[in-house]
Amino acid sequence: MRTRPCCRSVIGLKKGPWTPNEDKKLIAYVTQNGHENWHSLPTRAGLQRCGKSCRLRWINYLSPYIKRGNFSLEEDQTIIQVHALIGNKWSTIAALLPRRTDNEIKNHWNTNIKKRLINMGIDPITHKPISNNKDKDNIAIKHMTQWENVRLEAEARSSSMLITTNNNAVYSNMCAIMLANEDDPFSPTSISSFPSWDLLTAANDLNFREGLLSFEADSINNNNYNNNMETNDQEIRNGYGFNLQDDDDIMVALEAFRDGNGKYNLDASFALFE
DNA sequence: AAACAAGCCAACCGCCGAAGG
DNA sequence: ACCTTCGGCGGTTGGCTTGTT
Repeated sequence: MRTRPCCRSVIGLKKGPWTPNEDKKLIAYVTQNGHENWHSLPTRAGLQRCGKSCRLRWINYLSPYIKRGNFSLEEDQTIIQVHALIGNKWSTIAALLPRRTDNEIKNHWNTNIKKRLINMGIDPITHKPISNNKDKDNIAIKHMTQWENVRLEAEARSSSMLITTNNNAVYSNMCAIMLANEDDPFSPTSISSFPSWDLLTAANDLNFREGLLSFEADSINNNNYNNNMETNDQEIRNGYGFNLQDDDDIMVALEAFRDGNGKYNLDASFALFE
């Protein structure tokens, strides 16, 4: 298949860092008109850029939806644990971290987390021990064994589901299993180390993306981004708009089966898939 | 203070799959 | 069935910043 010409082959298109003036133009255009067609957007917005460049700039930097700044400990744990399951699927990982972009997570992994894992004697690709230190090995092996056991159980449960078995389904099951087995609080597979992000908010974000443009435009115009987030969170809590159509929704559903003590009712949650 | 190294991250590149003609 | 267009993804680069000698 022939690929379309990349930006550099189109004479007159600008490359490199965006200027404040370009940002202003892009924000103004997207706010007013949305971004249904990135290809034609630069011309209409008066930008000497290719559509891809505009899209990247908006998604990774200009959108008011994204969260910037340091990653929290919980976010780091989420990245590490999900990466152990699915590898460099940055967009999938980003979907589990509300308001973080895949590019940001990828950068954070490459510049920060990867080095930390290596320093801990863990191979960042295989997530297995690389150190000769016996104690470190034993701890890491123990954790890997715990993970493997959880994974196998999750896969076994997934295989009995009507839905297609894939990484997200397995991961959803792992959530439930680990949250139900609070055995070792110092283990990376225990509830205390497992990501405690607000799953409702995560799903809120996923659902949000479809109606994002109007939301963003409203936020920019009214300078009430936080108010909108709160409003939407409340709507989600009130139970609007969920049906079990994809694996992300399943994760949300699992959250709904947390009992009064904060533990999961596995029988009820897995009944969802039967 | 200058030179160099390392860290960081925005942005680019090439590829892929979906959709539509 | 084939081709083109487009959005999206992951890998990589290059330039700016910060730290070290």
